Amino acid sequence: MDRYNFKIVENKWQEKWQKSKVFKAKIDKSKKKFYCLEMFPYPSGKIHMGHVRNYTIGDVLSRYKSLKGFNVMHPMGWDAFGMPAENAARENNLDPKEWTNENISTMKKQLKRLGLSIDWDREISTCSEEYYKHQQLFFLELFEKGLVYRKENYVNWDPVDQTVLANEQVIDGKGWRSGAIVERKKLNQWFFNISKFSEDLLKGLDELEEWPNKVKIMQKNWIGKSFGCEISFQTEGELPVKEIKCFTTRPDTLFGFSFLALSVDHEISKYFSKDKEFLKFRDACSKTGTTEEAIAIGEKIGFKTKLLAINPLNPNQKVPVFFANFVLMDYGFGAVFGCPAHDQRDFDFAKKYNLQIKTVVKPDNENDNFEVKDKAYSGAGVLINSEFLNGLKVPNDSILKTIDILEKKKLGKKKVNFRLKDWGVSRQRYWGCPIPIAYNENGHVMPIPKNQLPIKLPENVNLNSKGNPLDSENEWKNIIIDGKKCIRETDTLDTFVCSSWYYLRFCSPKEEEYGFTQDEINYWMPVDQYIGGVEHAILHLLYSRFFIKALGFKNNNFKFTEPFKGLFTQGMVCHETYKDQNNNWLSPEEVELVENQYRKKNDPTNKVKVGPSESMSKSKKNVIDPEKIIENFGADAVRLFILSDSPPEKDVQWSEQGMLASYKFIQKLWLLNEKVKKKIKLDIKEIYNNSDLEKFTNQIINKYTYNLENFNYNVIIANIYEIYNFLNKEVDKNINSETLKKNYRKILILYLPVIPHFASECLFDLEYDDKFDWPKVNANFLKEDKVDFVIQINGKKRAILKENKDIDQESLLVKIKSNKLSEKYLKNKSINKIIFVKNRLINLIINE
RNA sequence: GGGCGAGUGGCGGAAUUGGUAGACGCGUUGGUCUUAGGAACCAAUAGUGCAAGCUGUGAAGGUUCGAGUCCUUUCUCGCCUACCA
Repeated sequence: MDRYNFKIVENKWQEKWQKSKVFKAKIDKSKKKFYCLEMFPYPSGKIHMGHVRNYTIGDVLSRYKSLKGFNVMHPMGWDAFGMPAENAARENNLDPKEWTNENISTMKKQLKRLGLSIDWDREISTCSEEYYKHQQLFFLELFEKGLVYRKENYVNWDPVDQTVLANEQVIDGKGWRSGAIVERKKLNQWFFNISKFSEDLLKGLDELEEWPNKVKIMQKNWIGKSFGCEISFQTEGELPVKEIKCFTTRPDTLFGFSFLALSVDHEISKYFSKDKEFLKFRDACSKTGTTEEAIAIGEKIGFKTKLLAINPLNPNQKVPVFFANFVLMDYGFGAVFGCPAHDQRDFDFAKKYNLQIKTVVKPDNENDNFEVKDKAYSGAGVLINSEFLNGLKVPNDSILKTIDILEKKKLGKKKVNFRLKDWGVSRQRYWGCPIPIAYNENGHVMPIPKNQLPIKLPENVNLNSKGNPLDSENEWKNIIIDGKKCIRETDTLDTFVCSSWYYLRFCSPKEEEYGFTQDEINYWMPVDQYIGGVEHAILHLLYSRFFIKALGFKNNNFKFTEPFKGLFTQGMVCHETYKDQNNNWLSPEEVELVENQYRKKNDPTNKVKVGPSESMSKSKKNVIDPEKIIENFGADAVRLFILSDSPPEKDVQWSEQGMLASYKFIQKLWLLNEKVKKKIKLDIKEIYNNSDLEKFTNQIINKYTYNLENFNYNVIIANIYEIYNFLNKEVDKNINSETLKKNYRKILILYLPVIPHFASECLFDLEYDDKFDWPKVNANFLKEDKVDFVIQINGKKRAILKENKDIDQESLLVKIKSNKLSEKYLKNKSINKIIFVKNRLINLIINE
């Protein structure tokens, strides 16, 4: 028999699918919709294994839901703006647009080769005018709603990329892309007022039942809601400062107050702008504040001012005011009230500067003389040494009661504080969406009239100019609005803006007037299943959620409040790492295994050091190119393997042996298919021995469907192997041909989501048809007449008896007593207790 | 420092509700066929014992007739986050 030729078969079906547009999604209100979306790729050049895994998972789901009768939309697009294009273009003297579009066409071909069930008619690219013109309109709309504003503030400046980074893009004080140490710089920036929705974004998490808890917790922490109190501390001293505001979650510890600490950026710092000692201190802060070691050591340093702050609950107490490196300007009011006894950070600071450490909370099991010694005590207990607050239960009573008192005395008020900051969207780059704003000669903001959109990016710009290339595009920059000379905003939008609404665009990809139509988004949205990497757990997902709230703000037409109903975060694809004797990274292709010894190919004396398996990355050279693998083994085999070895939410190890095994398995399935076909042709009429097959088929449909619904994709692959193992033996028996055909057809449909080309080919062979429904379980065949009963004696398994289903305890006991078991374990013993679980087990408790 | 998650054979991993631990695959071992095989097929494969059996899901306790699964303590690893007042 011929071997299975995946090249011919896969090509045939891919062409067929393309021609017949089977994956084209149309609104059909009579059917339940299912919107399946994977995070769209950045067109960096070629697809990598992470894409293969991501899109295979989504494809399995999409195909399964279609077979289940859902009206599925499964689109694909390109997150096409961004710095790599600009950098690559500069290095190779190209146009970023050309570079991007070439990459898109390469990657699109590669994705098609995987046999994905994508509606390519909905393809979008964020760098196309047709896309970003709508984004510019959204910007103006949000501007009108007051959700976009401009302010000057300190920004994270990446000196290598010459651009501003969002807080989230600064990792350990370094730029997330360049790795350069981030500097502080004051700039005028555009902001989205995401913090306005802090409460909504937090509450909305509760309704996201199909999101991983982990991601919800991450977002919750990021939004960082805390309940406390705003206190105005009166001050005394040589400066014209009368009061300082602080936010605290622990107003109840006010009697333990021993210092007040300010951020070096606090407005009071303006009185120190000529103080050399202060400036030196501020420098030291900005240097130590960001490095990893500094944070790890956590050394606290301060600069003492001559100001004194007065304790609002005890006006006789006056404590020093410091500037301190650990106080952040963008949280609370940039000022902290210090209570060393009950906050470790304050404790460290007080120790260093010899400040008073007064205990005001004692744990419940201590007496009133309790004193904090080596470590701050931040636990629960009772207030002490706090005059009229003494005896209050910490934390709940004490905090509420203290706030009450402060409010009555007009010294403070209840306050909820959020950690979430507004989203700075300005980027000093060329390859992004232009911001539809201009400035007149007085520097006033002039929104570009909507009828002048889109603002197209100028072409043929000089990318080698320093900073933002758009700054030097004078012709593009200078425009006339209402007959007046204006200058365009040259910043472009953060690319996270593009990805915050692309899922809406897929609903109306060709709509010209607006980014989408109400009708279409209200049919397709929300995305039923969103699939992607956990690295986007905070930024992208939070921004997208914000976008829905912002677009829906003062607009009641949206029938949904969250963009992504279900979220699945898949793990990474890993591979061992290799280094040669000179410590150079080697790719798997450069390494061979000879007699249990890894060595460099063509260089047998060069032993290779095998490192741990890590996520595939170009820098460590542990990458496997999907294109070559698909060419060697076929799309189906790759899909099979990428799902088989680990649960999809966990990391998976790429294994050459595993890949080969999947390839061979497809061959085996093909041989089995030939065998089954032959058997069916024999036209056997006998009814002999069919129930096993029917039983098995129904049981496996049951299991398989359960596993599919629960994302146990590695287990469905195991189920496919089980099917093979069973059927390969079963088919040798004398099976009624009709029965065989009927059941085999159901089984092939089970294969369709995972190995669609192979399964389509076999099904077509069997039926000359390509319309299928997901097989239903016939419960009659799930019924077993015999069941394996576990016989336990004193809780230990002693035997398994095959007995009639639904047998009762008494009858089972009779069976056991007539069994040799009885002789061995029950002779001369009395049974004290019997635990009987129907159709499962019986446990006999006897005297030893 | 805080949060989350995970520890099951040589390896990746199964085990819907507490009810036969180790499905399925890789690897390994033995065999068949082959000029040969990194091919195919058959068989074995948690440990220990000739065997009946005993021991086994990171460790120690607990609840239960019964625990990989629930509770407490603890160890190890991974991921995220970080001076958030």
